[in-house]
Amino acid sequence: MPELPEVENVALSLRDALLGKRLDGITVRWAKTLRPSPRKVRRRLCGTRLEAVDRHGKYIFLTFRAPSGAPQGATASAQERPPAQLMLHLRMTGQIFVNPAYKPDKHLRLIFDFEGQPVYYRDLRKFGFFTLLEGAPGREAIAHVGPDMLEITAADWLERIAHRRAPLKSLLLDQGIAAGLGNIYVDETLFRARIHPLTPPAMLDEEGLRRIYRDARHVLRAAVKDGGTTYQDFLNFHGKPGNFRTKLRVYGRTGETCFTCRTPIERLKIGGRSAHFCPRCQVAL
DNA sequence: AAGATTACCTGAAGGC
DNA sequence: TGCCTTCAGGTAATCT
Repeated sequence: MPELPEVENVALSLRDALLGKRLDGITVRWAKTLRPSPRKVRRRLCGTRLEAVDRHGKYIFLTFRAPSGAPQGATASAQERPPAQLMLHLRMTGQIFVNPAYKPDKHLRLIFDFEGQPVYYRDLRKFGFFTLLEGAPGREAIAHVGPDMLEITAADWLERIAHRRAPLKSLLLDQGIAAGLGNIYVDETLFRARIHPLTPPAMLDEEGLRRIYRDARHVLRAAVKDGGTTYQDFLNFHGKPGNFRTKLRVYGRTGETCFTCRTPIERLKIGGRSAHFCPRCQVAL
């Protein structure tokens, strides 16, 4: 499940490999992957160049612009043409990569052609998608999504979360408060902060909340450095898994012993999501 | 108004 | 070549 660290690694690779390249074509195997429609996306973007790659939370924005200075007999209007963006969300099982060894299989949804370089989009469960945006709105296109968890200040984050009453497990997953954490890193954050996932913010003093803020950012940065977590599906841009899985302390370890105190890790359903935690280290308040 | 539930998907895992 | 149910999870839409 791609969360902030996995998406950040994908964004870095896209920037590295494709910036400045021209998009020549898109082969579509599952039409719903391109919104509003493959035809509109193709018409707007083919022939333009990738000008920028940005990430916000779990979203990636690819900015495309047509080469300027077309000799259309244009006089004073040698202006740059307006850009357009593709907004990508990988959801559960989306993968975008270049890999010469890849043999197209039944889960392949799109092939982008960047000046002869094929870039594959594969998505087993078909939840991921690309949305065409006119201009370069970036995060304005997702106004309901809060600030990125790695960019938000402690003060802003505290203001957004302190008054809420739901369990911290649910609030940390809420992208409207801050964007980037998903199920894996929420569980790892709460373990590090030694706080039970059912705890609501009101049960903590400001120092307790600040600890969660710090630990969330620590976990995210460490996972970015390690190339993200491959639990089931995630592969980076070059088709390789992430290395952070070996550092998970609670996620997916139900019944295994806590590395700190040897108590078996437990799992609880909170707000429809599985929460993994150590019942001894993470005290219920 | 915020919290809870469902739809979107497929494949793995478990029960019988 | 077993069939059926449940589960996994991010987000938008819908419901309470």
